[in-house]
Amino acid sequence: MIAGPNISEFAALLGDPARTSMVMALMGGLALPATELAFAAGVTPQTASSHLKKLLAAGLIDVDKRGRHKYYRLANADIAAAIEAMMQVASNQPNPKRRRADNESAMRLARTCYDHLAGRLGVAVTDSLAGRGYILEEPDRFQITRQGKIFFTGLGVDFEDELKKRRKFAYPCLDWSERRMHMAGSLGAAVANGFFTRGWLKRRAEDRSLIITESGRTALSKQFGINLAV
Amino acid sequence: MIAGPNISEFAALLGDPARTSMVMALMGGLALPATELAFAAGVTPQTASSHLKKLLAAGLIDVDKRGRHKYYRLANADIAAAIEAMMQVASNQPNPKRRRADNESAMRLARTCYDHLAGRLGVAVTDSLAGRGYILEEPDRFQITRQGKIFFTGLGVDFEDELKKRRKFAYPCLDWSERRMHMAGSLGAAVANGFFTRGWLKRRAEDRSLIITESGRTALSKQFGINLAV
DNA sequence: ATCATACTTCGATGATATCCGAAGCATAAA
DNA sequence: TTTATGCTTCGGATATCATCGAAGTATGAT
Repeated sequence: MIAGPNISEFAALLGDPARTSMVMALMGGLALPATELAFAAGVTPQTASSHLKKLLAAGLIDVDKRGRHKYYRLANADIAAAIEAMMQVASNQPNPKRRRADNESAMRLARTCYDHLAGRLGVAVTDSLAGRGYILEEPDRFQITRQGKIFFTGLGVDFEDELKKRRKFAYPCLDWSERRMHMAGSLGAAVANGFFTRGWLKRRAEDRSLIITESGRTALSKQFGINLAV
Repeated sequence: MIAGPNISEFAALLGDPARTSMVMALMGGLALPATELAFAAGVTPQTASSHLKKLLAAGLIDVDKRGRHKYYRLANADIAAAIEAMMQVASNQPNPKRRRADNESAMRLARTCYDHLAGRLGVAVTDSLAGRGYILEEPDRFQITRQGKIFFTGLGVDFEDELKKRRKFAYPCLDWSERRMHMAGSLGAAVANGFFTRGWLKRRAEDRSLIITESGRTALSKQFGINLAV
């Protein structure tokens, strides 16, 4: 038996699609909480927990515990380099469903960040909402103006209902591709949800990038003054 | 779900120890028959056949049918590079299962990586070529100087012919044992080939470590200023 | 104090992959 | 033609693993 360093243990970890998705989500270099990684992988938190435990035990990822959150990140650059090399192989295989560049530009254009909008679209929507005086950005949260309350209610947000939940309502989230703030929290999720139910956006199956439909393009332009170049 | 290129499919293939052993056996660049790969992996021919079929379908290996034998080899250099990168990760992991300490020192001294030289020898040769002004290391490739062109032509490299091939000509490959760059690509392969045909190097049968012959030792010292301690 | 959130452990289930014996096919040697 | 060799397919036993529901711990918010 020829035994290099035990490559197969490392490879087996990345052989599971759920774990691959998690690690890919961490390739940007940001530390992400377990729930978001679960969402990225399309599995329940229990399953994600089991996967993260294995990745952690193998030393592929590290964790920072901050309050009740655990932020996971890639353990070192060698791991990222190995994954890049594997992507190189995979992208040259006879099964190139989608080029990485395409995917990446799509991701930068519009994507979900857990449950709210991110990318250029997320920033643009947040800017537009602020420009129209619906929200006011503060260091830790967005304040919703009276006009904003009317507007969001019209969008289908139930303020009474939302405020019952203990979740943070509307707070700024830093975008890795835009390096700008966009709106997260339950209001951000509600906005994203409103966009989905109106058919303005569709999820791409394979990643977090989003498709802006024709009606979405029209509505964004008319109602928000947003015109995103493709 | 975040899906890079089908990295997990590739990883899953290498996640099985039997397949890993086979691929590692092919890392030396030689084409090997199925039975030998079965032996290397410690499985029966039936099992090996099934594994080889999968590796073949995924495009990781190619096959030459010669009589009743089938000779398998790695499909391309990208695959070897990815495996090297994975070995880099694995060798830094806290996994002290050193089963092959004896072979490992030989591997560290001189070995082939798919089709070019690696280990201390590979790094030393690359350093020597750079020190003599034959090649210039850039982030993504080695540039060949005018003097280098003359030198490599003398070594038997046909530049016109090589450049016709689609393969990358000369690029830096990170070595898992030395953590230094060495020269890969078709030029790296040509150099290794020149060393073999001159009788400076011999392949060891059981792995991809190399024996430096007496004439090789002399030639390396005189022509490249390389003196590797055993 | 009370509730919500973030994450974990445990247990059961179902899906999948490895593995080898038996048998078959193809080529080469006798 | 007969026999041996290299390799493959088939079938079924076994083992492993991902997955999620249920239930638990810990932290934070109110």
